[in-house]
Amino acid sequence: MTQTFERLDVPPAYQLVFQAIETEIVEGRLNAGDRLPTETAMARQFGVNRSTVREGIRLLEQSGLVRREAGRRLHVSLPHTRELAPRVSRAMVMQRVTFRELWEVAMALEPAAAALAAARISDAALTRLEENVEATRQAVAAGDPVVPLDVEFHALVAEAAGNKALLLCREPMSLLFYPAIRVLFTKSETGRIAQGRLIKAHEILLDALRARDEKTARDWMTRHIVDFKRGYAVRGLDMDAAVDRLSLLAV
Amino acid sequence: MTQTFERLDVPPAYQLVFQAIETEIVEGRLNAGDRLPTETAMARQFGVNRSTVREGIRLLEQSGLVRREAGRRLHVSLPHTRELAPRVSRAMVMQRVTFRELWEVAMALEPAAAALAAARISDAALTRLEENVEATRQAVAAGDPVVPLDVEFHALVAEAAGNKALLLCREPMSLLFYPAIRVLFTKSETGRIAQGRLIKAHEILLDALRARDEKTARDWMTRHIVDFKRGYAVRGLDMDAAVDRLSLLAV
DNA sequence: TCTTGCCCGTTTGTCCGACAATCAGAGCGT
DNA sequence: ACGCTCTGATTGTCGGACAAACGGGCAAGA
Repeated sequence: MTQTFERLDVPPAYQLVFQAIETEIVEGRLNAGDRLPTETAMARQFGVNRSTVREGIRLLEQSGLVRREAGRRLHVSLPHTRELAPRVSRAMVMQRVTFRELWEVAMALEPAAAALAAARISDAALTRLEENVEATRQAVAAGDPVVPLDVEFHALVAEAAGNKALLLCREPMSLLFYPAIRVLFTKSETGRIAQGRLIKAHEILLDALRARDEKTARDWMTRHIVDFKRGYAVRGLDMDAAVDRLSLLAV
Repeated sequence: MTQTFERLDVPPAYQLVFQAIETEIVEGRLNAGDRLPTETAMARQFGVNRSTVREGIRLLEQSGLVRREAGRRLHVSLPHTRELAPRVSRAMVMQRVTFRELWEVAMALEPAAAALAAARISDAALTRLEENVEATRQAVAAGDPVVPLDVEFHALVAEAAGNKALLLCREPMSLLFYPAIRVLFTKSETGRIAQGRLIKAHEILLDALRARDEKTARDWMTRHIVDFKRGYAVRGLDMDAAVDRLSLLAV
């Protein structure tokens, strides 16, 4: 009988450099804030050329594990939501995720975030939410766009939930979902009605959070998200159409 | 009066190369499967050195936007869950996410996934779930580890929900959550009891999905996730301890 | 016909050496 | 103390080079 062999892949040296440094970081021997050695030094240590080290560094850079501070020296850094979320969002767009799919995820996450926030919200966070709601009222009065403020409102609620895993899960969805509802708040009559409902929901949510009332927070957030779906239906928009690439640039 | 200027940052050329190609892909002028030009050709087109192009390619590679097929030529590819989820998981570990945080997210996502799956599951997916539950029964009988099968069960349910956004949100959490519950299923007496409860929950869930019973699916998934928390408490484990780095290697 | 071996142009991975721009810090003058 | 200049270190970019591996064509052998 003939022995079958599985394809053995020889990773190029620059990937080994990447993995070596990545391991140091993940295993905690290099901590956030630490400075990496210079490229030449690492080239000497690894016994490869500086170009090879540089290619490895690019991989680290894109993973968010190292960052180039204002100057030039490389620092180890925590990969942060601001870098990871856009990549996941982009993947969603490329996989032709629909508004319905985003809405379903929002229906799961946003009410949960609201309930957690009600239990844990700090006074500082409450103040920022109050400012946000006030700004939204003014934007509506002035005819300015409300969606950026809506995005902020929900982000603040999620942040107040004090759950870093939730933030990481929610952000990519949020990045696409809220831009996609921009159409619901145009200057038409329907748009004005939708803005009124949005303000009311935010106000009630704010009150519920202030009162540490988990149940009301959860229920009204649910209503609020359901409202977006209804807005879509009322306008005859297709919930099963893929979210557009343009959404990525919107916020 | 003197004009004030804000610091203008000149991105290095390799990042421009990255952005240029990234844009081509995101805007749809380059589609998944397309072959990229050779490095020398791109260097000629961009008017930069091949080394610079290569550094840009490393950034694309790490984003999952291009892939090195078996041979060598670079193909455009959809960034997939398998690449994105581990990065987010790693970020969670580095941010010292606790089991409680993961559990809260699971409490939001898993019941929703179960309900959606009940509405949409295909016969093929049902078959795979049945096989999984059967394999779990055998693993319990044989004393083999059940956690990998549990991970698979929940992944199958999520897949059956037919929601790509949900999959992308859920995966990073799942990658950490299920390894973290491994301790609950040791060979002790408590472990055996926990295994029994797990099997029962999976069986009922399977029946609910087969019957397209959304409510039962959601309720039992909720119970099932609550059970994990109880298991943690019963064993006196600290839910507010950061999930360990080791979890990353576990599955 | 199918396999094997060989040749050849192409492409990637790696290396070497070089240099301008820029930053950090030392030293200096006021 | 403050500002200035000089100097060395470091990064970003370049040009050129070469071995290894691949793809494909072609010929020899079963």
